[in-house]
Amino acid sequence: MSTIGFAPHDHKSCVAGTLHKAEAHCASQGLRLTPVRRRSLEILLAEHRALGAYDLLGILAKEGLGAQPPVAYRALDFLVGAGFAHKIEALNAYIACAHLGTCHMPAFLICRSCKSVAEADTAPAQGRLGDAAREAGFVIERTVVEAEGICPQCQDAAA
Amino acid sequence: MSTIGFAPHDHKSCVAGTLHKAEAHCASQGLRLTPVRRRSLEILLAEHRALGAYDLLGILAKEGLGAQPPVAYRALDFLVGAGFAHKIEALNAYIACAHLGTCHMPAFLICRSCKSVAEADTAPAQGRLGDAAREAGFVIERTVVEAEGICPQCQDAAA
DNA sequence: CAGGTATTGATATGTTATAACATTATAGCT
DNA sequence: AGCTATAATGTTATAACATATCAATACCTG
Repeated sequence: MSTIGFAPHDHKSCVAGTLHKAEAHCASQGLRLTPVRRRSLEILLAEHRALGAYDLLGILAKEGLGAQPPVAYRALDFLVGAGFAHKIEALNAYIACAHLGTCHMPAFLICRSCKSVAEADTAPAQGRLGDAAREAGFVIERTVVEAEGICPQCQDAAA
Repeated sequence: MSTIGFAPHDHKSCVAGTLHKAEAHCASQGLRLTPVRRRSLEILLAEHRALGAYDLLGILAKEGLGAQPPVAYRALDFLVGAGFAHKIEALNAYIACAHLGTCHMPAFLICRSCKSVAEADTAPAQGRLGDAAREAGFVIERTVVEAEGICPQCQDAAA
């Protein structure tokens, strides 16, 4: 159960590697990683934290890739649909998927202090939530699992 | 593990009983269940589904209890803070707590067809998410656990 | 290259949420 | 009762998040 996000790592290769995987996935699935979409994914990967749609839009706009909200929302819809990014509902913000290819039904740990977000690959729908759903006869299609709290770094900083 | 929400029940007494419990809780905690707050809770309880802040505001406004957004948001903040209501992040909407007094860290089952919401009293932070957090050294303060899917009634209706 | 589908461009608007500051009510104290 | 600190409400304005709509263009495929 790896929890990517609160540990230092080789960020440059993490970005490049994920972009490469995304390209391969698009090629194999007949999806089109257009310039705006590609650049949006790149930005989310580079930031490595949850970004609001308008934050993304601001960056895209500076680069001449579109200046209206639909540009950002369309790119984000595509990335989320393709599994390259996730929406953090508790923040109304978006983050690149940290486990491209493996993780669906992700769970997030959100630091309220530094705003960093870690993606855990637990499968909550198979745990107690799944039990409760089965018992009630409810069929789960999508889960939102987000925990807000304090990350290790911020705990140390406060101590 | 009761999952209130997808079963018929005596709704009138459920509303009255919960209001009564809320009053008692406020009295014992020195909280003030003012007219707007009380009425907001009543409305959420009566609707028995997630209501947007502006839905609530519309009802309050018709009754002369305030016409501006902050009125609704303040009432909702109070109710959420007191544990009388929860925010459903996936819907940006609010629902009365179905287990007043017992449930913190609730989990929700949201039907995308009929929009009904059931509240399960599983304790997700103690499950796999808690394991992942502990492993990462993350301290959880609040959890958002929501599953979207199809409730039993809507499955039957579709069959 | 014609025709359908996906994508982008652009304008406008809808929805959700909060900042800021003035005013009024309440509770506790003397 | 009168004073004072705090909590709650009234009000205006605006910030932040998201989508509908329609026109124009790019792209695949037969």
